[in-house]
Amino acid sequence: MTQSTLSAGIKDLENILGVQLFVRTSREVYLTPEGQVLYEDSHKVFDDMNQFVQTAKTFGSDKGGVLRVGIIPTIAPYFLRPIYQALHEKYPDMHIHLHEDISSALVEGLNKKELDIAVLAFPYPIGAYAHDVIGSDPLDLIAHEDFDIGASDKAISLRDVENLPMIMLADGHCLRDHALAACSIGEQMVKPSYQAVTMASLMEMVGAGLGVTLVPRLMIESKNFVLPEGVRQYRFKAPIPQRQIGLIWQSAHLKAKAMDIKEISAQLLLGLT
Amino acid sequence: MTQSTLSAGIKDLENILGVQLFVRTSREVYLTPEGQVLYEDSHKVFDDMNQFVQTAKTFGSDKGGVLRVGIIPTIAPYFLRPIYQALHEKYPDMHIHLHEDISSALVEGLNKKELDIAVLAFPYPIGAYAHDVIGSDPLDLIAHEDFDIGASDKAISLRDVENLPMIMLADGHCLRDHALAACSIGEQMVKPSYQAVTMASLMEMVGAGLGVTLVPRLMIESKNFVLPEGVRQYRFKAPIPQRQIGLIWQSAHLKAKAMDIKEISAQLLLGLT
DNA sequence: TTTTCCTATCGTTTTTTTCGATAGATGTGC
DNA sequence: GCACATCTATCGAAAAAAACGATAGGAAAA
Repeated sequence: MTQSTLSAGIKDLENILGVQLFVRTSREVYLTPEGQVLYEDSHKVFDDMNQFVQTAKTFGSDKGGVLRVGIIPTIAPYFLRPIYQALHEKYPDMHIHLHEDISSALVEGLNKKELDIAVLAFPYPIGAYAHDVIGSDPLDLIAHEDFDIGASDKAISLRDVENLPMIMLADGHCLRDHALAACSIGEQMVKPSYQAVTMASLMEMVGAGLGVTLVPRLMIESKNFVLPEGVRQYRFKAPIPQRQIGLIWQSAHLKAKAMDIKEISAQLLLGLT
Repeated sequence: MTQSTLSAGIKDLENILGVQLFVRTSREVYLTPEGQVLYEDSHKVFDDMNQFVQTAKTFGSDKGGVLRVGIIPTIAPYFLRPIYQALHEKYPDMHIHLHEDISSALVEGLNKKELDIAVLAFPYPIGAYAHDVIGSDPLDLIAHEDFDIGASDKAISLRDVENLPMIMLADGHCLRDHALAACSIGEQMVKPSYQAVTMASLMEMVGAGLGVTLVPRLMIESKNFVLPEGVRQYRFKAPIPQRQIGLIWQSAHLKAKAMDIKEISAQLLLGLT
């Protein structure tokens, strides 16, 4: 770059910014106070840019990239870690983003190309997406002992719950639909006055004796789960109500990154007894 | 911008960054996972740039700008606020930067055009810079009562201190030179084993009875100052040892910003009784 | 099968950037 | 006081880069 180019460039910059950056005499040139402060400030912009390019390069490398995984709230707490670990182990250079939302939002996320993989419970209408079931999750009945259904260790039948007051997760949570479908009972049986948005509050309601509910065994057997005082768990005899846990995904991106989601789901299948 | 230009631009960007940003089919175009993350990341860079330009515009406005003021450590704690307030009141849109350092560093800062104004104590060799004295600061003797010089309210003469063990600030602090010059005593009288870098530790040494020292009255009369236990203050009778407090400045920048430093120093002169 | 709706490519035109030469201004040394 | 060194600013010419318009090609929709 020649002197004239540099000179004109600085002048242009000064005009654009509206500040004099340099003091020019015929003998010496130095930064104005404003110029000096702005010079130091400018490093921040350059640092950010370099950071940005650096990130891009990582993404562009052979194995690097971004994987956006969505999980529904009734699976996430109990299955998030094995999923993350399996993915991270197989693709250690991938940046894995996790999103928790209800099934409809996850499918919408896939449609809008904002998600690559969704972990949800079947049956669920997923359209044309590829999918893999990685295991079954039986639903058990949870009831306060006051309801006097019988001993905890005795399997019950679906007919036993027909007249019990059902509490459910709010509309939109697929567990609600699965429970309803499994019991062959209609919406009219559900107590509308009690609707939880999280499993934790659902459990509290059951603990308070407000009603009974169906919960995934995945949850009951998780390490952090404790059955509230006075609440009993009942397993069903065949036909056992259950939901299927599976993955659906956007094939285009995974193919581009040479990722084989089938391997991942096979591995998860083994992990889920 | 036409489609071909945009298309080529995106392709170039992808090659530069080494990442595929868009998935292109013959029917639709959407961001890859990496593209989406990078798109969000890019906002940070733009935000910083806008911030930068915004700052520049502020600096460029009529009254805006940057003023870098240096103050020596033996003045700063007692005079920083009135100086800042006087400047801020007169030039409210200015960004005032304060630096604390010894006289030599401040003059060097002016030479390197990294400072606009320096507040220091005279006499001091400042070369060709313009300067203004804004007041005198008498030096008083501080000594532990064990030294038995007399009552605190009785003025002493310079001869009384000739044989007392002097403690001083470390080399480089102008107060050291002023005290030495004022007492007409040489380096040999100063106890080399005790040299403080701050006035606070100097006071502690005097409080411990390790020696006596000369301190600026500015300091003694400051609100936050308390004389340590057992330490007495003595004023001198004429000729009173003292230092002059004044400003030196870079005229070029102040003229460019139409700042009149004389007005400031006149105002400060009134504030200093 | 035709139409529609995209992207990619290519040669041309337009705009921007860079260059080299030169003028002007100012302090330095003889 | 005069030539010289050392800096910036300016200008027209040359080079580089960007934008354009037209067109080809591919895949889903009609």
